[in-house]
Amino acid sequence: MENQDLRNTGLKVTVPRLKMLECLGKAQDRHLTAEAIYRQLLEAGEEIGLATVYRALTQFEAAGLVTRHHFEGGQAVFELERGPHHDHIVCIHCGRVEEFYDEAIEKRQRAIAKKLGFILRDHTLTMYGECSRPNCQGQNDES
Amino acid sequence: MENQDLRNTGLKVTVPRLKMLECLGKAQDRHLTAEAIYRQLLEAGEEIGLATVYRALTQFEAAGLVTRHHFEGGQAVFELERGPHHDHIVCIHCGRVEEFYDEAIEKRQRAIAKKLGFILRDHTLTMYGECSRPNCQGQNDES
DNA sequence: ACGTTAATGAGAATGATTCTCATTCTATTT
DNA sequence: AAATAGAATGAGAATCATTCTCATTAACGT
Ligand SMILES: [Mn+2]
Ligand SMILES: [Mn+2]
Ligand SMILES: [Zn+2]
Ligand SMILES: [Zn+2]
Repeated sequence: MENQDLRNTGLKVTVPRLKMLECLGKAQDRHLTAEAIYRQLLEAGEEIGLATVYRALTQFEAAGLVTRHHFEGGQAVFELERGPHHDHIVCIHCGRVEEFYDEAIEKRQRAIAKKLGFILRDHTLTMYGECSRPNCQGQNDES
Repeated sequence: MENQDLRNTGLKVTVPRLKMLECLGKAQDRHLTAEAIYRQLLEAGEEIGLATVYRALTQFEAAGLVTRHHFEGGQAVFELERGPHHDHIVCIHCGRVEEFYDEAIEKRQRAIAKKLGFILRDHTLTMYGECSRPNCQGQNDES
């Protein structure tokens, strides 16, 4: 379980960290902001500080347990690192996030980086659009 | 010139706005932070406030004169909107930015969005890597 | 040149994230 | 199991980019 994941990183196994991983693991929405995690733990009766959440997330990221994404709109979102790399499409109305992986795109990226003389280390591909939910399609933008 | 661009947006033609467009237009590096623009204008002896720079950039963006990018690292960068859409690759060592456009990638994105039931409105693709400059390749990361 | 109205700049305010530091835990050693 | 050393925690201050407020100034149709 999470217990082992933590131990392997060299980080100490503490209640706040375990609860955070648990929270990230069982969330319906796999992509959570630091505050969302913080609030959920508070509501679950845990005693935790927002500083701890941010600090731990950064450590998890460094350890490869978690990935940080900067979608539009201020807050970063974090997701538990399961399975392989993927990219995202985000609904500009409801915030829904879907994941995808496309080998053709990945391949083209490698080719382009090489052609430009770069050693590719990372990339970020995020699409934004209107998802298929009833209130999301064909909205007029003015909020 | 910039004069006309501004008039077309409905924005008034003012000294700060003209200077900003001029600055964005003649910069060797096409991708500038708000502060970079602010500093350059100050150094050129212009009297301008940082608030004005941010405000005008947001207006330029809304008018389609300028594009805002959120690369890694806090500050947004802005670039004058010439030519057609393109994506970016950024050197993680020296910050150099190269641009590219790949129809195959664009096409796959449209197909993926459709398959997932999204109406695609926008996207962001940024690669990060080590560029070909002497001090950028094969660096050890610890800063 | 005048008047209306938008634009400006200084500084305060905001929001996300990080830092500081005194206190509390973990894990390891007696 | 008690003792220890060092890491982790939480509250609140601090930071950083960006936006807001508001009194003053500038743009431009008349
Ligand atoms: Mn994901
Ligand atoms: Mn560009
Ligand atoms: Zn939606
Ligand atoms: Zn470089």
